[in-house]
Amino acid sequence: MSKQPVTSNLPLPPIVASRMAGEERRLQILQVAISLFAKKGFRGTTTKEIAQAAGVSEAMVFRHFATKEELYKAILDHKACASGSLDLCHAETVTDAIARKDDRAVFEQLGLALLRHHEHDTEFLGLLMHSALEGHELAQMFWERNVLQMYDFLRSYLAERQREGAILAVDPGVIVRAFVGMIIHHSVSNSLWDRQRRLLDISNEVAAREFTEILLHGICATTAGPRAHATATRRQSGVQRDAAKKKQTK
Amino acid sequence: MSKQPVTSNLPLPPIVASRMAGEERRLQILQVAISLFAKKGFRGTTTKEIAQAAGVSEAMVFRHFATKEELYKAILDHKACASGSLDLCHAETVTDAIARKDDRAVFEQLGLALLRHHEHDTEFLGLLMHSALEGHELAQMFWERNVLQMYDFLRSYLAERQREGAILAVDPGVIVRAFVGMIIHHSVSNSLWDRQRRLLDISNEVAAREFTEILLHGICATTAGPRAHATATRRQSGVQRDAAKKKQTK
DNA sequence: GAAGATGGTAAGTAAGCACTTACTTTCAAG
DNA sequence: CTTGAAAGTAAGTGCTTACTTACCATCTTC
Repeated sequence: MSKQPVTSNLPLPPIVASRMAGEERRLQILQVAISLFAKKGFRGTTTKEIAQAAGVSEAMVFRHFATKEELYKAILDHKACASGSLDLCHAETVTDAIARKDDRAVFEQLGLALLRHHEHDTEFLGLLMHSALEGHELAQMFWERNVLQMYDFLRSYLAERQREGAILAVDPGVIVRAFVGMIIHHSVSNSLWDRQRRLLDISNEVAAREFTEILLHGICATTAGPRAHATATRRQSGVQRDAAKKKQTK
Repeated sequence: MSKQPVTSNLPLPPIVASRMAGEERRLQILQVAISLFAKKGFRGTTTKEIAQAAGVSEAMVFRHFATKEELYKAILDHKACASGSLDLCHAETVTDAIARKDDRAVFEQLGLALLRHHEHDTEFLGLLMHSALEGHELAQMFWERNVLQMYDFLRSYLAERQREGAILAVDPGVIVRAFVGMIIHHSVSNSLWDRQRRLLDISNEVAAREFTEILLHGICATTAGPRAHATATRRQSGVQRDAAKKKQTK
């Protein structure tokens, strides 16, 4: 779509719906396949569908990708290497928060980044879950590359903060699982189970903030009374489905 | 073409796998199909496989269930109506805790019941996720019948406790999502992503207790100091990588 | 001990699948 | 213009799939 011819400097005529350069077509087929696999899974998608969606014959698909499996693997590379492997832990806002030892910001920014990533790339979530269920290697790969890494990262941060006495001596693994659970479940709920937000309709910003708040201080009023933290913003936001005007953190 | 006259005094090998009563076979096929669908999904499982696993011919499968779809629907009824629809909210321990307004017990017991249910019926989790991804109606049905119900139930309990001032004025929907998220994500992690418990290896009891603790009081030490609640039991239980020598409770 | 219902099978069939083959069209460079 | 390589296709091929047909075997019952 956006790619210009690499081999020459022709002022390319507008798309005539036909003949594309090799690389371009390859990418287009890949894109189309990603969205189909994400929607219907690997087994649920036929090569014929892919070809049709790309506007070419099936043979064209097999010219670019020897087998369906190989097409799948190309998707892995495309997703996992290029965009998918989000370097959350190294996002500026997060590293910043870590340097400042601002626990609230660490979790809120990390949660927000995750939520935004999931919302923006719903396809990836679908792909991932299908892969996990079908026992494909993408699942394993993603787990090793991203999840494990993030767990280790967060765990060691938490351990440090525990040594400093800032955080209770709970198993850091449990804390990570709890927080990641809130976030992931929220994303999966929104994109898979409850697309119409019947159960809960809040913005990513509110979600990240509230989950962080719960993680850090819980919901019990009896422990320390109505705390006067940054908790000021907390309120019964319930089912209101529009009022979530938010600031950009960037 | 013709078989042996079966006049019967042959030392016939005791082929035990033989003739079952109709209902019995039906149930057996259903059981076998459940486990296969859970492992490989609806599309990923062939009727031939089901027949083989049940030790009968394919035709037998189609005698009991007119189509593959119908077999699937029979599974829904079997699971959703009979065992699946766990009446968590009405489990004795939970109703008990509610009557006593013991928030800790409410969440801990509910979480524990969920975790145990998932662990005991892993197949159901797999079935559910496959259904959700394949857009099957089981997903919708389950959502309406169980999840929505549980959300409403918990939400109203929380709202009451908020009116009584026992719980902070956070949107109850957010609280429910946070807690359910921890639990579900833990179950899904254990049964789908990390079967070897590389990331976190804790018992259901510990998980329910710790998640509840986090939900109620958070992990921050600064709010109220090292609280002397029932928090006494909290400790570094987790993924001790090489030794449990790092015991620094402040 | 025949009748009839019921449990069970072998051997199909048509449609759908991943993948091929043999061929045509386009187009830029020599 | 020629050429030849790359973009593209129509029409297969053989295998798998959900589902059928036509037939056997074994029990029960009077």
